[in-house]
Amino acid sequence: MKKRPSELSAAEWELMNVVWRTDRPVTVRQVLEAAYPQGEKAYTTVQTLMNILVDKGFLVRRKAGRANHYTPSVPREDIVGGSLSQIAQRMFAGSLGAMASFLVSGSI
Amino acid sequence: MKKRPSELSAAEWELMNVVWRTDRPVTVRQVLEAAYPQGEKAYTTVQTLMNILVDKGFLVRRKAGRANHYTPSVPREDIVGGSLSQIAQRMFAGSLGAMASFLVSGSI
DNA sequence: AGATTACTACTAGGATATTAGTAGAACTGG
DNA sequence: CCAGTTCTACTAATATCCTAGTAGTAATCT
Repeated sequence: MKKRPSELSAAEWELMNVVWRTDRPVTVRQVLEAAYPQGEKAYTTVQTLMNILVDKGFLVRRKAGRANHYTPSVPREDIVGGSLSQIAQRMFAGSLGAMASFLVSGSI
Repeated sequence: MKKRPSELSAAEWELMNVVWRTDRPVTVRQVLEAAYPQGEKAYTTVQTLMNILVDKGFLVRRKAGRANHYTPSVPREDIVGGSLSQIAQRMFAGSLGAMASFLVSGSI
């Protein structure tokens, strides 16, 4: 239960997206099946990631019967906003406007 | 000289920004002084990162006299575009439009 | 009850990131 | 020429990421 730093990795985004989308406490099993319906990841892999997300403060875990239920502790918009701010910092010297312009400019 | 995978970390962005901005072959010393004028990082730290950027294919290194000169091997717009695409993948199911909308919506 | 199933907690190992130290070569000032 | 400087190459340590295995425990099935 160490305090880990606080950004979402690619794999963590994938899980968090499921949790936010579900909008109701979810189990590891549910997230696994929603995110990797073809069994692309092991149950324990998802479990480990969910626990890391709890450590990082993005999820709250609550015992519900024998299983654990997880709920987001921060709304998606806040995380998206914070992440985009950091990315704009790196790529556009902090300018969100410049980033938006780039996106609509058709350079991609 | 191993082949490393191909995304820019936060520290690497900082250095690449200097290199792109300079628009002329640069030395480790020049990047160090431009990026960390207060000596926030060691010379060898920047050197190591520049070498990693060469390994990753983002920079080209050429001996120039006794020192090495580094030049970008990919235009900044390409890297920015590719990175933003990946980020949109994670956050907005791949929709660049959704990402742009979020940026201009004032949610940040 | 004994076997199977479904969880959890704990542990692990390889890859990447970040920071920096050390040794050695080569140039530069007296 | 020797001392100091400046650069390179190499090495290293710590942290994080990503993936998954194993052991234990609780419920369920026959």
